[in-house]
Amino acid sequence: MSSKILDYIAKFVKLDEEEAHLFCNCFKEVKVKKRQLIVQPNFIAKHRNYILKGAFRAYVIGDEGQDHTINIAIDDWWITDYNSYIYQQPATLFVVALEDSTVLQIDYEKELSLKKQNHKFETFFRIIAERGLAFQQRRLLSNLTQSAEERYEHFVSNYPQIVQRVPQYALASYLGMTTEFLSRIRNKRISKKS
Amino acid sequence: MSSKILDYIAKFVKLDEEEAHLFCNCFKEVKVKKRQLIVQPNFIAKHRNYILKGAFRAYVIGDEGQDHTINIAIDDWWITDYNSYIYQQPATLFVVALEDSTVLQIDYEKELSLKKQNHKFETFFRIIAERGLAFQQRRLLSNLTQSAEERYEHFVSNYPQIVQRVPQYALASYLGMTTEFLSRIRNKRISKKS
DNA sequence: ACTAGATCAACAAAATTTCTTAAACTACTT
DNA sequence: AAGTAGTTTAAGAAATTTTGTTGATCTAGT
Repeated sequence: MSSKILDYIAKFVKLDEEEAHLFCNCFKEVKVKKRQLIVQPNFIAKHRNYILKGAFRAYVIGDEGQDHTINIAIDDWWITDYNSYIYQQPATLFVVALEDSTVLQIDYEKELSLKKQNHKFETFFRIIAERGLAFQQRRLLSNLTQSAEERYEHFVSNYPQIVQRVPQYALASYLGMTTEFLSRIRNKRISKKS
Repeated sequence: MSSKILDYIAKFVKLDEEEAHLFCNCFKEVKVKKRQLIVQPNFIAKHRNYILKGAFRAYVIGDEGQDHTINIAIDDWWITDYNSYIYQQPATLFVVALEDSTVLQIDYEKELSLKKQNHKFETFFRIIAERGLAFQQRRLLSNLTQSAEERYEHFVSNYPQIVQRVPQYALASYLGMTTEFLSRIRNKRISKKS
């Protein structure tokens, strides 16, 4: 079945046959339709989701209805509301499918038991947590220090696949600018290039 | 505030000032955007929803992706996944807004306490449950005994407001036929009439 | 063989979402 | 005071999705 996630974990820890099997069996494959929410405010995020195929956006709606994109994720990335998942508290984020997608879901209890029973799993989850943390930090930094245009250029060169795949409003909101402004930045580039 | 639901309950039990107040305070007014889900499989349906204004559809997606509409509801009707709500078990249904809507939500615990503390509330919830049951039975019967065309005619004469308000695919699926077939039935009628 | 109805495919119409552009505005910088 | 970086509002164009229609072909039951 999902050899993809085994390839993934194999990059971090070496599992034997049995462990691989155990690991796989903790995940459930779920199809998610475009626009469907997999996490919703006030509900506890029960799963951590590995995206087999698809694209998701995690966002908050502020008190005045402002939409802030916390995260965008596509194939081979993880997504959930970590504050909700890790502490098993009601979520504050929405996580929505931007296209028809397939995810592998592991639930909180299963993850806990994996980590408890085998050091390797503990290691694996630590590594992805650390990487997630580092990623968030880079992002925060880039938001604080770079201009809107730099942030966009930076994003394009780092994640060209994502740029082509997600709607512009999602990207603009992720990069912390209005869609109008992003639209202009893009046009400027195009006229420069030609 | 929501005198509408007081008018509603007044049809069934007579409440004094204080009871009315108590009852009202158990409900929260919530706006729901078109296409938003208020119940989703795998999540527990925490609320019973009284539709102040709007339209909803409750449906299941079968194993092969077949979409069965369990219920359609508009202004002044109730909707939720009752199997999930009553037993507080994970839902199997989707309940989606067919248009921008406003509902009054009561949650399970509050409803429980209303019913426990005052006989009248117990009576009220019994009555709406009985009526719901009777309605479901009529529907089941009509599905078993009538032809697609009869079911449609029947529905049109009983709920003309709904017919005009919900998309045809929803109605077709509710009436247990394909949208193509419903489309044909409708055309037949029109040509008959003129 | 007839009927009630489904399925498939192609298409048209309607509605919605997404993107673009322009104009006027705000807050900083210089 | 003028320029830069960016927002807001509004309007419209373009793209995509959703919804509904029609015809052709199929199936199960009578």
